[in-house]
Amino acid sequence: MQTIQERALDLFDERGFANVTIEQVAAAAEVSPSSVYRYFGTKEGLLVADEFDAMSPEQLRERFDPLDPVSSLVAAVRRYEAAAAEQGVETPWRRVRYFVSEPAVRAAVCANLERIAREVAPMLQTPDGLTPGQARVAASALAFGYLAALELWFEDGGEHPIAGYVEEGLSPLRAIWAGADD
Amino acid sequence: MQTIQERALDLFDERGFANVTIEQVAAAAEVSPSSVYRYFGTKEGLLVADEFDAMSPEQLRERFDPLDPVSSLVAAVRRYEAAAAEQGVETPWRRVRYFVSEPAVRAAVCANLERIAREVAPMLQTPDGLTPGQARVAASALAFGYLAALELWFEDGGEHPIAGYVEEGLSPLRAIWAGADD
DNA sequence: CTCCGTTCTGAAAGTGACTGTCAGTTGCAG
DNA sequence: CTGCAACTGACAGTCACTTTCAGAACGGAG
Repeated sequence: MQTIQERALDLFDERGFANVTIEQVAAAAEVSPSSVYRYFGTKEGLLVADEFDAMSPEQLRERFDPLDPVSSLVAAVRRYEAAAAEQGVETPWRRVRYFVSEPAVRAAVCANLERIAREVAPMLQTPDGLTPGQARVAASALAFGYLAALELWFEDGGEHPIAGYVEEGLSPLRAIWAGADD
Repeated sequence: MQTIQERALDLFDERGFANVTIEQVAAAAEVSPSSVYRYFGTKEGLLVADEFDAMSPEQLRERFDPLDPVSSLVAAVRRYEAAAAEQGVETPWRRVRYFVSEPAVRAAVCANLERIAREVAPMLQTPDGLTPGQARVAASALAFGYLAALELWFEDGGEHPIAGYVEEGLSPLRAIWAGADD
């Protein structure tokens, strides 16, 4: 529930992540603590529920070019950024603050990214291209490159578009796919 | 304490990670639960205390060639592997099993790797080479490439040397440093 | 409208990870 | 012996998280 997440962020911003209990979040959102756990699983989940989680594997596959995944990711970020700006939703980026400041949240984010990377890895495999192991490495690099970009964006004050940071940070990875066009 | 870790692994192997409490670990190692927390911080910490944590920044820096970090990492793994084999210590690799099977442990490992990646990133920066953001991406790729290699090694039965998996998985990353010799 | 199946939700109790504090112990320098 | 420092154990408290169960809401079949 979007509402729960927003209420939770209000409380976190006000009192700090550690000083807010799930009960308080539940009370603020007018649901039971049970429901919070049902929807988000963990306290960190309130902040980690990810934009990519919503995407189905099919959506991912059709938007992902195995021969130029860097551009695919940049494009996806641009699309998401534009959609969020259009709706005037700022929640996706409000969470980034806690990625940096709360170790527990960071850990959850990392675990989530790594999971996504494992999902994406098979899409990077090509018959005469990357092996499964190499695809995993490449997928991890993409996922954590995105995280690094988010943090740089945040530390810069959050004024410039995120896609630029992604583009810049990931550009060296293009070398991986530059040579072997299979 | 090495002893605590080994006793903990004994219990985990016997009853499963989730079915062992810190109290039981403490009792088996003949220390107090307080001490377990003092040394390892969390339950997952019993398994995540890392080979790289022991290295000081200076050690890292002197072993790390900014122009060929992939080879540096492979070499480090080989060294560590040889040292462990020589002493007949198997604990470092016993833990890998839980990296795969226990989500909470995996999350802790990911967070730890990401932290190490941020420590290593500055060493990858060169005057006219990678930017800070790019260095972070590269460091993440190295760290998680190591994790991927560990898992492939584990899934293969743990018979072949790990360094081989690292070498194979990370080889595409060499392209990043191949072009621009600065 | 009634009955019945499924799905969603709240209540409540229990477990155990983790924190903080404090007191006792050991080792060491003076 | 005395004071100081570092380490350790005991204890109590908090709260994240799980599990279970009972009721509410919805929808369809009769």
